[in-house]
Amino acid sequence: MIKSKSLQNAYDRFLTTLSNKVRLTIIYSLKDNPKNVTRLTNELKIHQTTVSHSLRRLLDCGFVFVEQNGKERIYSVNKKTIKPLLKLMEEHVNNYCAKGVCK
Amino acid sequence: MIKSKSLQNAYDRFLTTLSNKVRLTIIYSLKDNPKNVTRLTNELKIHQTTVSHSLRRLLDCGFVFVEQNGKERIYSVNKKTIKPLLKLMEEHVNNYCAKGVCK
DNA sequence: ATGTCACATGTTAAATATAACATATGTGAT
DNA sequence: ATCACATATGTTATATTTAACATGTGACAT
Repeated sequence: MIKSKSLQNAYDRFLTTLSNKVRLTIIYSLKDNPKNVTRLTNELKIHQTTVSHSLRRLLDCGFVFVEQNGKERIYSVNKKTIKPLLKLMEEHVNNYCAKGVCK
Repeated sequence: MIKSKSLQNAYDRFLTTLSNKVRLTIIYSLKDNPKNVTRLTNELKIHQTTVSHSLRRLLDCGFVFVEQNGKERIYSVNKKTIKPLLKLMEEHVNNYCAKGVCK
């Protein structure tokens, strides 16, 4: 059982934040290369405001970090969590979702 | 970058399936003890139909397994994925979501 | 001080997910 | 073959999430 209501909320937020294509795409894009918002926007062809909203949420949840550099803000992923998480997810999908989609 | 559209869909489904309080609660409940539907229903005070729908989805995604036992169906978690996933999530929340909730 | 580039925030219509209700199906006992 | 128990499925009103648009703010150069 989950211990407390607030922990349950935290877990739910953790997972809900990741369960979105835009946010997950951003995470993958930042996985190995920190980038600023404009570069993310251009590379992913996603509206800048959507990118910023997404980064805000990822930041709030501790999935990414940010560093100011002049006018730019360089975002990077929290590798400690993200790397093993993506690995685990990829392995699971490989093992249990044969054709890439589990119904 | 994520390689293909179908893989992206699989990852999204993986995460979306977990990002729900009812389904996560069921996973925690089954984590160490396989149970049938009625027991889950009684212990968690969740409607039987909701439990069944949730289990169906978890099953489709490979998060739980099922075994028939007379009239009952015993559900168990896929420990290979679930154990390390929960551990990772709990550690992250401990480290980055101080008060249990990340905004 | 003003312009411009980089980024953030407020708001909201539309899309999607949730979880309840109604109902159906399967399994074993009599 | 009928009954009761266990579980599954179809449907849908409601709640939540998404992602676009409009707009605001901060940093640096001139």
